[in-house]
Amino acid sequence: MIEIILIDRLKSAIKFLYKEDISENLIQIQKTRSEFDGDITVVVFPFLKLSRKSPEQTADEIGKYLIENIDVVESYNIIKGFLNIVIKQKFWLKFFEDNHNNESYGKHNSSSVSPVVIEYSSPNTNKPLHLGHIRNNLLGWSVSEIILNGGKEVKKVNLINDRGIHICKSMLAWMKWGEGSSPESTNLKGDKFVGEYYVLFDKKNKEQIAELVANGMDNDEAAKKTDLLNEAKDLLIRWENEDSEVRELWNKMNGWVYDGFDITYDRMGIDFHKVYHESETYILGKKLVNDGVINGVLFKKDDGSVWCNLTDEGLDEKLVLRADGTSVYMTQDLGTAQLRFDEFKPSEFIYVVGNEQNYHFDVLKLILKKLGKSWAEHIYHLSYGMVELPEGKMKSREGTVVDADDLMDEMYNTAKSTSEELGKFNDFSDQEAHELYSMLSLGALKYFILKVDPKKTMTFNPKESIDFNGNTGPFIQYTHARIKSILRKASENNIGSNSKLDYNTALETKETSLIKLLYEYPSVTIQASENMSPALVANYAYELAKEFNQFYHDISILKESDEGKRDFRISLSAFVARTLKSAMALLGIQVPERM
RNA sequence: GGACUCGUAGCAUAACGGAUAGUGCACCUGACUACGGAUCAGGAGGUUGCAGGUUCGAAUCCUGCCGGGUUCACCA
Repeated sequence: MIEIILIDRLKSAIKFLYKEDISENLIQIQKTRSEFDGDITVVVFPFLKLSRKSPEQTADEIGKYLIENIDVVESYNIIKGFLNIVIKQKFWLKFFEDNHNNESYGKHNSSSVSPVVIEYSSPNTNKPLHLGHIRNNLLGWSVSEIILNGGKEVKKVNLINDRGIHICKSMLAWMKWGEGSSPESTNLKGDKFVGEYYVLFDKKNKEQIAELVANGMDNDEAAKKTDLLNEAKDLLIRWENEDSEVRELWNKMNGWVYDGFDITYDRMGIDFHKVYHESETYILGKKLVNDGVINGVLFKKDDGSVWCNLTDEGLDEKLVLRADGTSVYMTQDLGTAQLRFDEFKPSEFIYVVGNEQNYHFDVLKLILKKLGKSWAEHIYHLSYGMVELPEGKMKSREGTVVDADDLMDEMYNTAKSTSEELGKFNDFSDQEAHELYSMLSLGALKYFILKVDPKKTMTFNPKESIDFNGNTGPFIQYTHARIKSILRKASENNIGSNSKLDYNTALETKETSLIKLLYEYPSVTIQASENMSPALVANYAYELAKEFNQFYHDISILKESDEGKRDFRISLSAFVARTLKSAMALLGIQVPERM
């Protein structure tokens, strides 16, 4: 790594020139911006206190030192306080020679002993998956791959919220009005089928509330006192008491939902090493809560509810167990965390959960610490922003929730019609065409979502998301297909294998900039891993594809008459294609051979 | 109201405290009788919400204000 050498030599330069030891954080190097001449730029302002000279003079002295002490430094120039260093072409060519055939370029060797456990998806079983879940799933999956690529062992886990009052509501509605129907009998996807009963409960419950209000009850009070809600609560108690009738129905309905979820996960390309169910973890949570009460960390109120006092931490009191003894969200999350620690002894626990739950995770960590769990500090909440529509937030009440399956269907149809309009592969079989359309539509969707910084609230514009031009997944997929087309032609004509590098031929500007971009790839993946940000990989892939398209446009590859140059360009193109494929794979996006 | 968070061209977005704030969409003008035009080149479009402060240097850090969002449930 040239950067490491440079930092080291900069230290000795300062020592030599100004007789001072300098701490590494004062050394600022960055990629030279494209409008200036050079490859790497050193910011010299931080050194002025030591040199007691002008920025230009300081930069000049350091530049001279670097030329003498680093053999790959070709020259330098100074603009204001910026020392722009030009690296010799032979350095780039050597890099190219060493790496262009490396199948695992950009992958980092495994180094960790204990795994990173990353939880994502975490659906409730009362509703089908929607756009918000899509961001969660894509992020969780991609971050897992990126961390894995960075050299750590990763365990992807899903925690299905399969118990609780909301499930009881769907169950109750089905018992009352389902008339024994099933996904099979209605020809509905299982999660959609169950979701309808949840909605039905809500509708009927609202009617009851209205009735109570009409009879003079206060609205808030009425919302808590409907017969339906009481019946649902009763079901929950029976469930926690393991009433066999209730459990049987619960199993049946959840089974339907899982069948539905599996179809959606499979289509999205999302998978897990392990799936937890809250129904299996909440009891451990209750046990932890009871231990906490015994230890005096938690306290019980007169009505039997259990609380954690966080006023010393500037927060409020937090309920951890209901008065009727049933558990809440926090209860089971305590249990799940413990279970995960026991099972994996993770170096990090990552929870991919929306930022609306920031408070929940602050509290979760605090309570675990109070309970004496030192590993609580390894919990990291990967808090991502909400997905909004151009009209604003998705509202189930207004029917603006974007369903995951519907969205994928819509994208698929767009990919299909766009491809058919362009009509470039009439020789594809139906199966091949189908695979291509899914690849392109998922590529568009995934890229659209992952290119945005996870922390930020994003706007999902359905119209723009299915645009295949510009900064999009299909643009990158197209670039890959284009390169593959060249490589096919090259191999048909038996050319390209003879890529002996001539170090004395000057490279074209576009060739050098491509090599430099390729050189950055490994550090981009590390940065993405540290920041848990697929967006960095997405933006890199776009830049690389764009750079290649410019190169492709400006310079002949197969038509180049100089065989050495021609073969070098073929190899360079192959290197780009492989890197694009690798970067896109980290995002869960496949790239086609033809499109 | 308290806590947290976000305001960058019409829209969507990028920028370890560094240079003239990048990019895409939309809009206008062009491109090799094509190694794949799902491409490429050019144009227009910005007081980075406002006002102070810290710094050699601020979209970025601090303070205040304005505006949006989330959260403060015996929901998850």
